[in-house]
Amino acid sequence: MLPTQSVPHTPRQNHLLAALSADSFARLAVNLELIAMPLGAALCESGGQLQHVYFPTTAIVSLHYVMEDGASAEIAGIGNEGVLGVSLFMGGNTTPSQATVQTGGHGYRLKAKQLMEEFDLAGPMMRLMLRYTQALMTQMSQTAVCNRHHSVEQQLCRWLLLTLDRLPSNELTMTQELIASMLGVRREGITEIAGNLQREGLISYRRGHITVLDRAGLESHTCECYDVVKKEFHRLLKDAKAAQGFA
Amino acid sequence: MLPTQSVPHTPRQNHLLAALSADSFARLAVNLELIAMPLGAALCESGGQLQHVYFPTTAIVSLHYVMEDGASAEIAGIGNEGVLGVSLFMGGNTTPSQATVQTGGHGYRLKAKQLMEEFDLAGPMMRLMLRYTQALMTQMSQTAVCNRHHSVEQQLCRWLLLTLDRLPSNELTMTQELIASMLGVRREGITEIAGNLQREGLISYRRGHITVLDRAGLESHTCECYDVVKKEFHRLLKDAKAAQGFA
DNA sequence: TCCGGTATGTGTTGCAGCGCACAGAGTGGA
DNA sequence: TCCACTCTGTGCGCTGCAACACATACCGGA
Repeated sequence: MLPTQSVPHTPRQNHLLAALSADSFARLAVNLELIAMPLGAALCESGGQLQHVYFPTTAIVSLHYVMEDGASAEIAGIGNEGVLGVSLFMGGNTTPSQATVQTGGHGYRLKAKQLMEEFDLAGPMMRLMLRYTQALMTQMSQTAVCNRHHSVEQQLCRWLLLTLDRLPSNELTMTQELIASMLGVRREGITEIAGNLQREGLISYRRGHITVLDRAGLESHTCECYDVVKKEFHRLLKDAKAAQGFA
Repeated sequence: MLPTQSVPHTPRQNHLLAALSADSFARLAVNLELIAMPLGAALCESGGQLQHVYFPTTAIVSLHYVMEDGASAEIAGIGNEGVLGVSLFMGGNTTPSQATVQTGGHGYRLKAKQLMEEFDLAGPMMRLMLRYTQALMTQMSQTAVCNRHHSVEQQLCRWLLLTLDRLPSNELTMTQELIASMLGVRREGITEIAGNLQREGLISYRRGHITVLDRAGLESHTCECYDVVKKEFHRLLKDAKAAQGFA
């Protein structure tokens, strides 16, 4: 599915692809395939084998684990800062977690084989992917800690902020039900907390749409986890170009 | 600190080192340094830079995150199946989490520079390390999910089993206080649950020592998380030799 | 414009786990 | 041998969140 002319797409909208040097990017670019990533699409079932790695541009993918009883929790999110499918180059091919599209949009994909060819050169693409993977691990760790120690309100704010960071606007299309399943909590809990946040003027929402009005306000309601993840992503990927010998 | 004669040490006690082919291992072996890893030793502060990667043989290292208010939680454990310091070859050099010795023992360490030399060959050592890192990520994910959805009893059993898998005997030297801080829960909660488990004949303990009497019983008290992690480690590392071209 | 399905709001009840306080019991060192 | 310290056991009230049960409001399509 191709984008409309009115919305120009370029692989460089993905920060990882944007961080590649001209020649590294050129090698990959011819193999990048623009694809639509509609809300709810299951990119990878638990234990399923990916055929591609996905570089979201406007879409957001959620990595989550579904338990035997059907309950689930998001482990990490992947937006235009990242890539889905690290298990391919990590050598495991599959993971026990699932990947579904949490916010519809577009992205580029690359055949696993083509990635590995670049990878086997042990070149800049590899170093970049590994750095990103470490950032992803930080996100997972922090999710674990946050689940243990912080209130649902703090976690909701963290999640909103992390999601917002991956979006161009301050509105996200998302039902409370869906958010609840991401955080692995009850929908009613989200309703109550979202109501409070709205009353405080931090957000406004209507049936499936949430608009963040006061970003700083949300940050004051969240826990340190948001900041830890954000800073770590920045630290690991800010000088991605430098890491490739640009500096 | 060198081991006593009565307890022979060999790098091959660490499963990752054991999985290396003879020539890969030979290249590394001369640089491996046997070290004592006493209980409580801080191998890496938050944000601190490791100078070595550590391959535990009899020791167990705990990766945990300490929050601003002092509360903490274990994110993952590292025993003779793994290696501490993946951030070095992942390219990030540091992580926000800390590493301390949870069970005293020994291990081998390798200077970061020497590892990277091997690594830059993009050889079997690299592939093995990446596979292990993926297994570590599974452990982190599952910790997050478990923290969200499962009871302290289930988590305690999971933790006991995962720790036991890294030990030669069925006894672990560990106070309830320490276990509580690992799981990020109250000490009293551990006391109560441990009491129940003892009454049921699954474990027995005395001041700082826990002996597992009925492994299968513990497994029936734990959640699916233990199995997921165990199976994933097995899947990723069982054919470590095959992955290097042995097969 | 209406209608049906879905999203949201609200209350009630129950419980797991927390925070606090303190009592006993083991253990290692002097 | 005794002492001091740490580890373990127990009770209490409190709170955040779950489970369940509805009521209501919204929205998009026929």
